[in-house]
Amino acid sequence: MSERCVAHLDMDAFYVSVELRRHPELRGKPVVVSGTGPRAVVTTASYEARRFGVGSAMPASLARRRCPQAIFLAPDFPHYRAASEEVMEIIRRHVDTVEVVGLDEVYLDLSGLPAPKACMRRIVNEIRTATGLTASVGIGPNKLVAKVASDAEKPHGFVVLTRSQACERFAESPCRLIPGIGGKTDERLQTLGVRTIGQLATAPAETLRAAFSARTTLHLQSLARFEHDGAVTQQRKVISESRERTFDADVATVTELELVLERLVRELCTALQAQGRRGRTVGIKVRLDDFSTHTRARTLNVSVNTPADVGRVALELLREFGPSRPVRLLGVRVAGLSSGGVETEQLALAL
DNA sequence: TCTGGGGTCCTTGGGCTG
DNA sequence: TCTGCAGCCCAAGGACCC
Repeated sequence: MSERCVAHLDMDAFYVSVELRRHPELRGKPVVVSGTGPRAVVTTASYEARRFGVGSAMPASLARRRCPQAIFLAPDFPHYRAASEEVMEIIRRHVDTVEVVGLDEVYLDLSGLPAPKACMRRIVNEIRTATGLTASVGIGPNKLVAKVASDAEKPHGFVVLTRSQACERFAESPCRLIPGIGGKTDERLQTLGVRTIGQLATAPAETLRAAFSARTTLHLQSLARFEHDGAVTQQRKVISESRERTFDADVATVTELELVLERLVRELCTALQAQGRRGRTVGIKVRLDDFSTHTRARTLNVSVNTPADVGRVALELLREFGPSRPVRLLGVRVAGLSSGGVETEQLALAL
């Protein structure tokens, strides 16, 4: 193992596991946490439900068809946040440098610790004993290796790899396994005949240049070689905050859209004011019934956070855009945030 | 199958400025 | 005064993540 030592700890099916703590009678059954509306998607599925082909981000309607016997629960984020805090508290007792990524995963900088593996074993055991929740752990020389390793043997995984071991172990795995390579990039790689991480790592750069810029080519190949020098950072600066709503049925009337926008603006501004934040850029997001997404934004000379200021700009942007088709989703965003002394400590805490 | 909500980051292209 | 250029900011769209 090289000097740097990074761990990634990922809670197993976190939201479902938290639900099972208070509904023990559901243990062993297919359980799905998802929204309730006609356009809801699956947030988390238990491993029993996953056997039926139910997975995260899948439309809930499809999940019901694939697994009609599953028990569907509405998400309770305040409860998950509280559970997350229990876990984070335990982790922080053992390690100083902790980067929180969402409610259910963290990176830990273990460099310099005399026995990093033993430390992670202790953390996982303590989490299980104190909360009844299980986690998977990956340990490696950088965040990328640690992340992929923690996913490799879920649930209850504990995988330790050097960079070269990671290259070897995942050489035959699809490129999608690497965080940062999503569906679109994978598709483009496949058109070039690049299907596995090993192929991506060793492909001639000219081959990739047919579909990617020089910079992206370099980036993708360094990912495939598990090279990554990003630090484990405790402070994540918040850049923007937004509120958006997908309608159960598409909305075509201007007055209704403006009413919804007003409501979203009020929600957003209440949150911004509570955090003592203001932003210079006000934007709207409109998704039409054909699923095309459009954004419009305006940067002001001053930072704003009142419903009057944000609402005025957002309304102007919406009127100037003038949706040409029924609207599926409407959102408002304030970016270029400055905080009057209130810097958010962790992204997860602001969720 | 028909696609949430809340974010970040990257790319591209245009306008402004020195 | 005009042109070319670099650097910066901004807007918009898209990919990706949890």
